[in-house]
Amino acid sequence: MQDYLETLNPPQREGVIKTEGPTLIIAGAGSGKTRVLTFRIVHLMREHHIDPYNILALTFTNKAAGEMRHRIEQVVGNEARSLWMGTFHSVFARILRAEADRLGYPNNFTIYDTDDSKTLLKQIVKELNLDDKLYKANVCLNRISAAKNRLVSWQEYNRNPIYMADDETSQRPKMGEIYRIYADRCFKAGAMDFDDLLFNTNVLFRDHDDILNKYQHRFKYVLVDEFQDTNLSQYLITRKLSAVHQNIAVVGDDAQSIYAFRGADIQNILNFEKDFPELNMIKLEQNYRSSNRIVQAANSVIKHNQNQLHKEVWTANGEGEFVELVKATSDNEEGRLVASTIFEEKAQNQLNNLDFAVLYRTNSQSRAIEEALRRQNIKYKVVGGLSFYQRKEIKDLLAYLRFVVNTNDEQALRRIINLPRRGIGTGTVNKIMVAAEEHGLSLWEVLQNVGQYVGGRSGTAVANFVVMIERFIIDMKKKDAYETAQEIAKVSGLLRELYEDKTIEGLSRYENVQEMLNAIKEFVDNPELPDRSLAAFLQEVTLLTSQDEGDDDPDKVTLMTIHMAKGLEFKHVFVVGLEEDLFPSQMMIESREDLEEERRLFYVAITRAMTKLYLTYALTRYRFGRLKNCEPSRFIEEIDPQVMHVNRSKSASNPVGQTYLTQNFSRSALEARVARRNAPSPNQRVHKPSPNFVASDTSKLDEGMKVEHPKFGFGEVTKMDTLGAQKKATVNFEKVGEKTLLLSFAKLRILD
DNA sequence: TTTTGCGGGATTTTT
DNA sequence: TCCCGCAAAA
Repeated sequence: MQDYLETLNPPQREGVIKTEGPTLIIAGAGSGKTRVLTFRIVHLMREHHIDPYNILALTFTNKAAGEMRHRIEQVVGNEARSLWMGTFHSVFARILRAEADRLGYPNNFTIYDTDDSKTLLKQIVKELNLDDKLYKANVCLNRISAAKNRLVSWQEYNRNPIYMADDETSQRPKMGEIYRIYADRCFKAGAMDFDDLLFNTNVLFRDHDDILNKYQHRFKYVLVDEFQDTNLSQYLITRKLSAVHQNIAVVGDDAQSIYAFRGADIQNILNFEKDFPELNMIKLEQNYRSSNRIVQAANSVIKHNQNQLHKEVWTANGEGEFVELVKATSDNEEGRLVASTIFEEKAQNQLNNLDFAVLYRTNSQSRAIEEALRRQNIKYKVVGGLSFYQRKEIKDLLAYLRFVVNTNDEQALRRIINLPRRGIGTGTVNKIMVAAEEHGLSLWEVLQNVGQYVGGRSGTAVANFVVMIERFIIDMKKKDAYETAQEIAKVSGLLRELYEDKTIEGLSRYENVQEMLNAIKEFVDNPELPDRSLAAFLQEVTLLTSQDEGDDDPDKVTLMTIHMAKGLEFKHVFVVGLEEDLFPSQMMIESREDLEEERRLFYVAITRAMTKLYLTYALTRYRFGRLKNCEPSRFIEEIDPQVMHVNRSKSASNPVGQTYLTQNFSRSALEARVARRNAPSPNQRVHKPSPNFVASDTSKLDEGMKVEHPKFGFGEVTKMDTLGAQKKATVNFEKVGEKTLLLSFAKLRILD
């Protein structure tokens, strides 16, 4: 493995061996930047005998970090384990945990994900009696997030007349107030959102010289991947950390910057040149991935952007096939053309499903493609969408675990306090919040003495809930994460509720929770782990997202958004939906900057392809339930016509052309239609009550009894349940099927 | 307190 | 079309 240097071209080699001083590597698509980064680390360890503990490598996804670590391990073995390698968020969350007390946070602080943040913002907007159409959670979060990413605290925000004026003109004068309350509530809950992890790291290093010093000396070498996607907050952290040793290497491609809408700033690359004038700049311009025609297509597109660093991406690969432009009459036909093309290509060129990817701008476009692939019996997987950790049942279980670890976690509490139903409504929860605010107490202090603040039935229910949580806290101290989590899932009633739901979705939810418990078991069973506690597990899991979901059958066509495709490659790539208002998105054509970001996105899409690229568009498309006429995307015209082959619609070659006409509705859609037609509207009177209808005393109601309801007619009681102190009955009515009725409300006449 | 039907809105999103 | 948040009924 000594000769890894010989497998590299000259600029790549330079990127590996020039390890000292600031380095900027501009890496075109498919130019082998990951190899350079990996070998650079290997080189540091092997040739310069740098302790991996002194190397910090930052990536943007856990997956990228995992892959890089794996590749390094293959060369240097176990030693790679002590490398500091991970996402910005996970590495600095770790550091923040160690130093939390300096910032006044508990070291078991919670990390709020985007959902938590939005929920909290919605609550604040509501509490301030503001118009939630003006102050949409998304808008508020973006504004706050943008501020934090520029290191603007809520105090500075409210002091700065520019922000104030901005909010005034956009009709949102209360934004500063919202930011203040949001920050306060997060702090009181012992919680940091994603942006706080970076913001607070900056604060930590700014205000505590000794800590900054410690890490500056520890990290002798700092490496940053996907540098074009860093925001200012991230950039400043890396700049500070490398200020002593000056050994900072950043790798990126300005042409692939597609996260500006989340605060990423290409400007960082330009700043970098200014901040480190001694900079060693390396350009990786040879593309090893794609055919020449694909590279030329990409080059001709990106040329239309003004904002870019000059670089000349070229390839020694052959000309290859023409880029195929395909016109379809509708979105459904587009799907069919994709499916039949895959079918034919597989047969003709000995390809597998995994050689194909279908890329689109928005997730909603996957449906038509999926249907067509299903009809052709082509296996596929949709990447993205809801990740495992975003599923409701998983978030519910995690919220329990979170709350047990940090009993001031407001968002977790709101999620679980009435789950499963235990008769604690939003009214009661708000009372608790208000009490905490008024008496200056923490959430947990109020909860432990809830009797003083909330009376009656709900008070008792909350008290019982608190007793249960206290029991979990004791468990947590004695047991490992797995045993505690299992106990929580069982005792809380979470598992039981899912178990009793016998629908297909219910079953899969139950299995998901079991799966989550298995994952915790796996975590605990890792022999190298120093800490098997629930808190330790949560630290790992909160920053984990979508990724892997180990697929049993890898041979599938990949469907995903272009954003998800960054960094990946496929032999054959379909970029679908190349229509005005869709790609470029209608919301991105206002300003040149936005349009250029869309164009970079298109550039990323094109450069995923190795041997064959198809671009497709449809003349009509269903959008928001309506059929709309579409025009071809302006991006199509930007491609050098010499490398493109214009293909007329070829629907005649569709081998299942006839069947689709008769199966125009998917099965589930059809079933839904039928069900809707048959189901009577509950508000519509389906039964005239008998003239002698008198509501009976229902206290002795029991299974098997026959009853009459003034609206629903006659039926038989199939099940009796209690809900807190209330009774509810499930009645199977002759005309309208099963209904669940609360006896305190429902008027029922018992028939003898 | 819980359930349900209606109207309004709807990108992308590695953390 | 599909999903979410509110009003109104149970």
